[in-house]
Amino acid sequence: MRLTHKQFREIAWNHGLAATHQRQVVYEAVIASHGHRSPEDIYASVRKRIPHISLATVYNNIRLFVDRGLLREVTPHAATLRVDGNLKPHHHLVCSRCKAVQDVEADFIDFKRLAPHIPDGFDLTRPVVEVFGLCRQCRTKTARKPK
Amino acid sequence: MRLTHKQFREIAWNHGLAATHQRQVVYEAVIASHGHRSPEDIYASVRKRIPHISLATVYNNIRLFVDRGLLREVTPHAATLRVDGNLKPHHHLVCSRCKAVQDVEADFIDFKRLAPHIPDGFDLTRPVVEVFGLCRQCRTKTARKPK
DNA sequence: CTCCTCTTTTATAATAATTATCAACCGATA
DNA sequence: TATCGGTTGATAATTATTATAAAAGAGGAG
Ligand SMILES: [Mn+2]
Ligand SMILES: [Mn+2]
Ligand SMILES: [Zn+2]
Ligand SMILES: [Zn+2]
Repeated sequence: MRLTHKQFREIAWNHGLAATHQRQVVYEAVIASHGHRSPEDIYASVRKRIPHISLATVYNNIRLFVDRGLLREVTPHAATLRVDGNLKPHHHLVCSRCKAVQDVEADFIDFKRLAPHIPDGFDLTRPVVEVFGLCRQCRTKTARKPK
Repeated sequence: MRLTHKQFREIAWNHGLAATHQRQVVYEAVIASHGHRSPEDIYASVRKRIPHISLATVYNNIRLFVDRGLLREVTPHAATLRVDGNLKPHHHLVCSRCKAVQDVEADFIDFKRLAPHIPDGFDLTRPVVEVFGLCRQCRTKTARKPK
């Protein structure tokens, strides 16, 4: 989706960001895709319009956009592998800030409402769900960084 | 949790794995922790019992255990950042094998059943949920690798 | 137990994603 | 025009993970 520079300036301004050309093109590339894209992927799109843009600029701006709430992060876990020795089916509660994971034993999925929205062929025989929120520590404004 | 070598051999055997000492100690370290641990973290525990173990061995065995179903992966997303330009609250359906993400618009969380299990202080005011399963392509045995 | 074969382990190098550094640049303003 | 603070971009650094290949170990046959 293309925006006028005025439109983008409005959006950026509302989030406390200067409206640079690079920023606008990165933002448009994400919005236009209607998908769930990676920085490399966005970089590829953006280069069609700004061939000499730096990959670092794409990363910088994506990170800024996520931090300021213009974009949502689709991979909100810890960045590194975590494993669980508990094989009993259970769900997880994940803190969006510090990434801590807790078990949730409850059975809280309403399959009657979920089923009609599952695409044909998708296998949900043993569904595992993660619910994201903010843990108590992180809810306070002086929250510490993830370990 | 400690196991006799015989007990571990039984477990490993059932999953088609040879029962080496390193494997047993790595496995015990994960199970004993009752948590959601990283390879580095597990490595630190294991070194207390096998000081000269290689980090690669820890990684190798964790990966094997996950592949063979002795452990569950807590971070089943694509390993790299993905962003979403759609800020309308919505949930995601994630393929555990190829990591593809699709939107789910349905409202399928039964808060009555979930609420009693949420720890005190956890902020769920705008809950975002991810449901994991297998997409149609990946459900077939000849599924291709993630892009 | 001994020998054999195949697997696993280990040290190390390689790869890949992301972040840090910092000089050059830009646009607004005095 | 000179200045100033934020931004960009080339590049180096960092971090997590995987690949490589030689040495050690596991398990099975005899
Ligand atoms: Mn768990
Ligand atoms: Mn989405
Ligand atoms: Zn937290
Ligand atoms: Zn899939």
